[in-house]
Amino acid sequence: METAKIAQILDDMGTILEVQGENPFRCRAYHNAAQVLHGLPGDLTEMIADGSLAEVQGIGETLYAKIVQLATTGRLPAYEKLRAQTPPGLLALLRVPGVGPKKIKALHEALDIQSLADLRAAGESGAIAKVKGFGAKTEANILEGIGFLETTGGRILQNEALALVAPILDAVRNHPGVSRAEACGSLRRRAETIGDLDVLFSSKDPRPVLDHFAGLPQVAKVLGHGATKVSVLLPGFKTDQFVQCDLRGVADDQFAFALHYFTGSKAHNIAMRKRALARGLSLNEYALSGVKDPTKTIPCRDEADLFRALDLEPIPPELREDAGEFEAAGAGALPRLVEPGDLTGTFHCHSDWSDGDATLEEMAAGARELGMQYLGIGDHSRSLAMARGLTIDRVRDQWAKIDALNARFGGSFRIFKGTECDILGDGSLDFPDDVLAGFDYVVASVHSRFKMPRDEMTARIIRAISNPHVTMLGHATGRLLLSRAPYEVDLDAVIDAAAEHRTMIEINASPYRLDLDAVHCRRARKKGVAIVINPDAHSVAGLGDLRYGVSVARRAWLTKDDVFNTAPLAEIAERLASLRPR
DNA sequence: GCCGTTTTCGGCCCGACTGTTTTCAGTCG
Repeated sequence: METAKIAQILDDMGTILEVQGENPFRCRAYHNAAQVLHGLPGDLTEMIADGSLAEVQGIGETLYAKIVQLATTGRLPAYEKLRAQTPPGLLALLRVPGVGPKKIKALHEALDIQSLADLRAAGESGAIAKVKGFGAKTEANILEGIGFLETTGGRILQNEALALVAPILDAVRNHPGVSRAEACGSLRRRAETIGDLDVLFSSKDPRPVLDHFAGLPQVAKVLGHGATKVSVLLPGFKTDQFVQCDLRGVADDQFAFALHYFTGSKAHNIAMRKRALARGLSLNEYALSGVKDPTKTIPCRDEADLFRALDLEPIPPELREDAGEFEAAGAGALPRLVEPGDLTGTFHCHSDWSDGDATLEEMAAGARELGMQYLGIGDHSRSLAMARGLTIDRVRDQWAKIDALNARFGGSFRIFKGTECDILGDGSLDFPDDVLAGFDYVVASVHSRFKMPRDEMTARIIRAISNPHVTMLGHATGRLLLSRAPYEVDLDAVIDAAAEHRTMIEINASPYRLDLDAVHCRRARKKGVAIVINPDAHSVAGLGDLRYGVSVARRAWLTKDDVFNTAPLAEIAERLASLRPR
């Protein structure tokens, strides 16, 4: 069984135990173990085999046995027993804002609530307000929470979150009472999708800033308004969708602590606090102070000061998952993560020769504008008629056009001749080898038959990337974040094959894809696979999506040297040529 | 259920906000 699936099961077990009223620390142990599995440095099966799993912090004897049982047999009687004791719809209730395990337990016992539908019906009939410990307000909030869940679907994409938060941040920073302000939370960590927006500011007097924020024209509803925090709903990008935005104010000498705290992740924060405690210090969102003598405080102007106070190198937000960053930062061994400015060019861009909006000239000009030294054009191949895939004749016409443009650039910039070549159903490619040989590079991607069984899809992709003409694999899982699930594929087998055949794997930087994800990207690097960051741009503006791909790379601990398209033009040309079959 | 440089028992991250209470429990991050 896959690691992520096992983690999910442990997480569910922790939740069911909570609903059953178990010892909260026992519940937490399950949740914690799930978190630990997500951040595991290596392959679970290998770690069981070589015994290193038993050494992992947070996995004791009991949970170790359960994990091994799940990994080897795919089943766990203890889990099945818990599931049998719990109505299947009950866990879904947790996703309702304001409803947690205790309320679920109380409602289940008092009203036999078993599902979201039950909960809604009970709320609409007024039954919830009559339960001890509940009231009219709670009932209304629960009904509203159910509505929220249905309209938001929970999360938004990174580009949407950035667009929503930018004007808020401007408004807060422009307020005369504000010293510093930052967006934090999962957005600052550059998570794949964002649940809500967190904005932090420092001020001598937060009140007027909070009031100003609550009164901004885009605010659809004020959810809560305290002395240091205001929560509001902002209209999202989809019809009837709303996104929660929290604004918090602190004193300026608290800013570094609050910024770190509200950036998270939760697991990282817990580890950070434990680290502080181990040094006789107590860390919260306002200060770092002595446990025995709370009046003894260690001032920190910024996050770097705070990390140094705990004997750590400053940890970039993208690494804050308690997945090895403390060990590395404590040893002074954090990698220098790749940065947007390291990229020298990119591949997998479309032009109006297939389904792009811009001409070759416009795309090249856009790339030069961004400081790039080269641009790879990889229009679609002939099978993808829907996207005006190029026939072999049109490919040759495009090559001639690119040659002419390159002659005009006179060596100061270069367009590489590429293709995003379809991987056909049987794993063969959409162009014959003699045509593929004429390209500077080939991106191979799946665009059809997404519903294939897992082993067939895996074999299909492996066959494609084993073709010596293929330079890199495009969007490895085909997923569209929040809208289309990835196709079933054994990514570890694909990564192994890529390593064997020296095929690169792209990080598709489109905020709708982010495919390969950071977890597998980190694994691919460990296997020696070169990573290339591609925007899958269909317009000049689409080139800007590279920033999202860089974030994925950073979350995967990649340095400049791990990313192919950070080398200067001459070296890129040389390396691409060396990868072509002789 | 996990864990140990005062511990193999007795702790386990912690503060803000809300709603229900009349001093606190639940939820959230």
